[in-house]
Amino acid sequence: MAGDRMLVRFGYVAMSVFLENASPSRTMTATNFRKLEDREAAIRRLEWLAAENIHNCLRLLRHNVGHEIHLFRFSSKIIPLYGHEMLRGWDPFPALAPAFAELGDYVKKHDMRVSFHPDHFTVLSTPRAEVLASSLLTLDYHVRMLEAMGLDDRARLNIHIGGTYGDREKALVRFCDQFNAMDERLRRRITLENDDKTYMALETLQVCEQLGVPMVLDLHHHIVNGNGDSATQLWPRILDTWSNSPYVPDKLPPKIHISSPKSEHDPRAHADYVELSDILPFLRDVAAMTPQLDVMIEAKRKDDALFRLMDDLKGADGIELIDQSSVLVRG
DNA sequence: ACCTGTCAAGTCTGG
DNA sequence: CCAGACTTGACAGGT
Repeated sequence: MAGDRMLVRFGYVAMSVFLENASPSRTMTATNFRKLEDREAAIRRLEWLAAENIHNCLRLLRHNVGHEIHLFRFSSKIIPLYGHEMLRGWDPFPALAPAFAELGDYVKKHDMRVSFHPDHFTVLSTPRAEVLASSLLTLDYHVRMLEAMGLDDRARLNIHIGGTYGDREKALVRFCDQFNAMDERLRRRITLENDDKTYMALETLQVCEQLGVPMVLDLHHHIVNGNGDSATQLWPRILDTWSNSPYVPDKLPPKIHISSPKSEHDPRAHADYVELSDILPFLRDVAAMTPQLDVMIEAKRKDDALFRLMDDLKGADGIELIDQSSVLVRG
């Protein structure tokens, strides 16, 4: 690959708008679970739903292979009600081991990059012990799924820093302390992302540098919560968080998130599709210094948005199509 | 078949 | 100090 050309692979999140009846996040409400007389039967129902969700993840991956898509983020809601306190003591993993193993084998066979994004209730900056405990439980749950799939550290959990609690510096120190106190088994799976309301890219970058954690830059969040800083100027340091991290194995390219604002009135919300103008300038800016980049599309129209973006890229200057989800970008 | 209110979880804002 | 917003796909219950 020429030095000034960047290989970019695009991926999408959780579900396809084309596959029918392929939800990876079927569930049962807690109220409904409680209503069921036979607890054992209710738990079997949860495990059946989870197995369905895993099977639908496999269908999604097959769909991805059919369309040469190499990047995918799994839904976090694969095991319904997992972590709920009324299900203390329930361990669904033995029953789900074969299904997870089959899913992981498929990932490895096709050399896909997969990830999770534990939800915003996962907050390592919290001052509350019970919130920290449930956050650690949530991280452990996601790592257990990756382990059940037999996936190595290239499969990551991407999270945000969390709240400020009226003192952002103090909250950052607490985040770092609580991060460092975690088991290395969890720590080595983490990536950190700038968010749309609280911790900006520069702050997230500083934490990543301090902790040796790779940073996922969300370009859309950076536009709405970035203090006007240039993403391109921050990029060399963000790249270094990938090459310098003790937690990053070889052959794991840096990753960013992109999406377009829904409207002027509601700029933080995600639009159906990604505008080429929201991503192409950045790609050109960083192409010369970045051999390879993975880009996760966070659009309402999921894989449809990916296909449309690829269509738009076809007509752009300095773009060479590699396959249905990848391009070379000339700097 | 379709519609609407509700849902496990945390934090922040505004009343 | 407490209620509501935030965000989102899917359930649950009704027509």
